[in-house]
Amino acid sequence: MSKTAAIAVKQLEKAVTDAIKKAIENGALPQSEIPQFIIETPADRKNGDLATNAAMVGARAFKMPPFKIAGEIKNNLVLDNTFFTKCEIAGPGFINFFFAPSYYAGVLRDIENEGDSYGRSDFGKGKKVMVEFVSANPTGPMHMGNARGGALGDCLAAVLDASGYDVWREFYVNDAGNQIEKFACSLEARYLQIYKGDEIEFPEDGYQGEDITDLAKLYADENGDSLLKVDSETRKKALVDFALPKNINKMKSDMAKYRINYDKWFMESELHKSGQVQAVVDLLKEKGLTYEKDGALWYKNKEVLTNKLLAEGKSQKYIDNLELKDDVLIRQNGNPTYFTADIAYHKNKFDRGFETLIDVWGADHHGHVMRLKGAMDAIGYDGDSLDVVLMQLVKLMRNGELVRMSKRTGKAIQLGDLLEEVPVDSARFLFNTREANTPVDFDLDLAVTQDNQNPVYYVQYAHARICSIIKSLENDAITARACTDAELMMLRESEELELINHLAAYTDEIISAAKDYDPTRITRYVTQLATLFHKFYNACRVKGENEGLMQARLNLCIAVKTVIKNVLMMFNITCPDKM
RNA sequence: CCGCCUGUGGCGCAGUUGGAUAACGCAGCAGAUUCCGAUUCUGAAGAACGGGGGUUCAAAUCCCUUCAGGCGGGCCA
Repeated sequence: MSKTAAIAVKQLEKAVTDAIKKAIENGALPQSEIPQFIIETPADRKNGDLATNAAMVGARAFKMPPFKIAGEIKNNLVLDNTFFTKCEIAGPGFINFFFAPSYYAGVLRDIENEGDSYGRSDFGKGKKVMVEFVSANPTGPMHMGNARGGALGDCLAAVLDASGYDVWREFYVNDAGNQIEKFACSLEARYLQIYKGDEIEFPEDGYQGEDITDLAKLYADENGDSLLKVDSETRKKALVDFALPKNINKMKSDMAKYRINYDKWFMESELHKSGQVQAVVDLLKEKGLTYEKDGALWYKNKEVLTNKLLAEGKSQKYIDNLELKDDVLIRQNGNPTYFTADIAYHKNKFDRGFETLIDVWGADHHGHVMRLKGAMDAIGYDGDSLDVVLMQLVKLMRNGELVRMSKRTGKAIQLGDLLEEVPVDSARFLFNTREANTPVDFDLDLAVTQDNQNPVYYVQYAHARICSIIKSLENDAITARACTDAELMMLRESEELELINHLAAYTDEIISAAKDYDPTRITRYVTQLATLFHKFYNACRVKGENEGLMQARLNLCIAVKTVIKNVLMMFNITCPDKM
């Protein structure tokens, strides 16, 4: 909330507390502790601008009906020198408060003073947070799920940043391990097929996408058949060394196009090379959490999680039902599993000083969450400082029909394709209209439309409209100037006040989004802001009113413009002055 | 079988640390618009929150149960 709004809430807390104390002193209420009440914004503005449930939560303590308690509080309430004019008792015992004109003027002043930084707060107190998102496999092109993860992760990071966290964006590149081996075998088969045709069998679990064939062809075009003569290992290495950087660069350029700037692209191979993976294995061994079986090294996941869940108060039956299993750390063939590398990676993150780790994952990985957190606990870190945002699937729709995407057929809709078809503004905004945990049907037709059906367009339009209004007034030699409090207090139409209230809520909205790891509330917020602005402009005249009121309204327009712009800039969405 | 997620007007979706007449958009109906750019606004109609049971002064929100859909339960990631 704006500074003014924050002050208003504090004033109210104090006033209500004082009133209760006073009522106890003069005997209107029985002796008791002051109940824990809250100050909230009622859903319906008819119920005041702020309200408290103090009377209701006090019902038990005071052994009186809420309505009566509310009456006593009201009788002893002093609102002099606050941002409030009056209060009313309503419903089951709510006490509703109404803002004074000075409040609204204060909000507009806050926005004017803070400008670009209006909305930012120090809620996060500079705490170091890492948001790791997308982290697609470099074995093939990125898909729609990555598109959603990108928009969600980047905007989540933005919201945390605006809330005063020290945010770091990271992409984990799985450039090692099993899937790279699969990648290598796939490339090798495609390469050999160029020269030997179909007598070369393609590995059953290989990557079937056209991109693999293309990469093999590209290698052949540039380097010929020299790899026919060398042994398989050498051949695969040459192909991977050729193809992998190409894929990684493509991911980097796609992300850049998508306006996502990572602080770091972290290579999994570094973890292996530097011995960090081995170190984690050794650490787990030391803790007695491993054993050997069937030639593999296992991690006692079941034991760790059972203890953790029991400590959390889960029943033995619940735990039994989960059928927890142990996990392999080192395969029979001597290679560490993805899980092992992941433990090492998250340990590395903590060791770099991040206090909170946020991972954005596809929901199909949810089975991995608990065991990774458990493993972090097991090696002496706080698993609860690792938060995983799970993201449901994206379905691509065109003309109301599902657009199939399948990596296998090679005809998949890729992130690159999407960005060619859909404006980045649209993609970033639309993917942030649905919470991570709900499946999305991404409407391609909607995403490319340039009309009010497309929310990003609607919001941008509101901003452009304000710019246009300002310009039009300038043509009439009217320029915005700072207003006096008295002038700002001339704003008292309901459309004006509602609009200002919404402006005042911006900072809090960002903080809530940060707390919930849910940037999607901000797109809703700004859409609502655009609507409220249109309503205001429809109901109130700017030009032609007396000078003071005109200036006050012009100032209101500018405040709205500031906030819309701040939202769009925060999300890296363009904010055109005219459209 | 077990676990996680989802289920709100014709459609799309908010609201879920319990609270006051369940919010909004779209399509549809009826209107408005002497400041900018009709890519705007207003009004009426439409859901009792998948079903059932329970806790509570108060439940879309919590508990139990049931139905439907998605995902998961690899020496895949």
